[in-house]
Amino acid sequence: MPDRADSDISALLANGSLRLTRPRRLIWRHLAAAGAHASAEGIYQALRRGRAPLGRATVFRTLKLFARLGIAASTDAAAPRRRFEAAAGKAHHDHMTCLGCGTVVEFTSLAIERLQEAEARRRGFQIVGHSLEVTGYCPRCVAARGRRRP
Amino acid sequence: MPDRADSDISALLANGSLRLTRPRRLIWRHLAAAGAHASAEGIYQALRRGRAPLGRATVFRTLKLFARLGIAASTDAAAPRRRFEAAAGKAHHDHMTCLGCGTVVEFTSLAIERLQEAEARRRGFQIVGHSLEVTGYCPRCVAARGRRRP
DNA sequence: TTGAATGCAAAAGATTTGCACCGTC
DNA sequence: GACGGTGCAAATCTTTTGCATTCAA
Repeated sequence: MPDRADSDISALLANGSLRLTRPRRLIWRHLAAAGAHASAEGIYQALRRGRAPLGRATVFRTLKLFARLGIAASTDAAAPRRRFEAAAGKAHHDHMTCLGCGTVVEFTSLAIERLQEAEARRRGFQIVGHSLEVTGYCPRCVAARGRRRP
Repeated sequence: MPDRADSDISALLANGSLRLTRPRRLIWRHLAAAGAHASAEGIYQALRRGRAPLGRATVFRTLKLFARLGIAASTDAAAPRRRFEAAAGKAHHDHMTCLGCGTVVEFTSLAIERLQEAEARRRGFQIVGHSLEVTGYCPRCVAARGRRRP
């Protein structure tokens, strides 16, 4: 399993002027093993006491890098602050955020909304609101990436 | 329009020992008008120069209150910090977060995933990852609320 | 070798809290 | 009039940045 994980990351890093360092390897493995619940602080705490003490700043920088490379995704990629919405009624829109240029495209899907409701109902969960953030690359950045690395 | 908004909020606040104050009314209206893009800081900046100067702390406290009451929802309700996940392959799970007790229920929906992809494809958007956070009340808290406030 | 990456500590940004005063019920 | 809410400022928590040092390529 370290094998595949390493090849994943090294293949991506090797494509630029980026370097495959020990902290990056450690953080990547941790991320791959941790599922969706990894926070910068959590990773830092988990790794600092190992035999490879590493800095908090490195964890933040590395996670951000991974997100930019597209090998990791973060909750709420676009917003530095928390956002709120009135939950009473009102049609709601979801977001696609470009990891390359930061563009946010809004969209709505009644079908997705209905499926959410179905999932919630199945669990006796009463929905108040939801936030769907799709991260990826917009057409322009997809093209740019294709050109940059053939 | 102020009518309906006010009745929404006063009905909810009246249910406890909570009071309907000017800042709360203002924040609620702003929230209702702003769609999903309202941040605490944004609301503060928008309202501070009106004829009802209000404190930053009040905005934060009020938004938190609204979320607890279920009349507003926030992105990433559960997590104070940003969370990351490895995006390479790996089935991904979504979250339902209870505004009452903080419980997080994970779920996956292939159908929702497919719809996201369809929406993305339609826009030439290349998906890297996504984060779907449904907020609401779990069965236990729904029951508790029915009985009266938690 | 050499520029990229790291670690530390300081800075910046976001949110919470303590406390005296104010306003709704 | 009582008690919850507000505002301010200080405290806390999260994330970013400057800079000298270290290290992968």
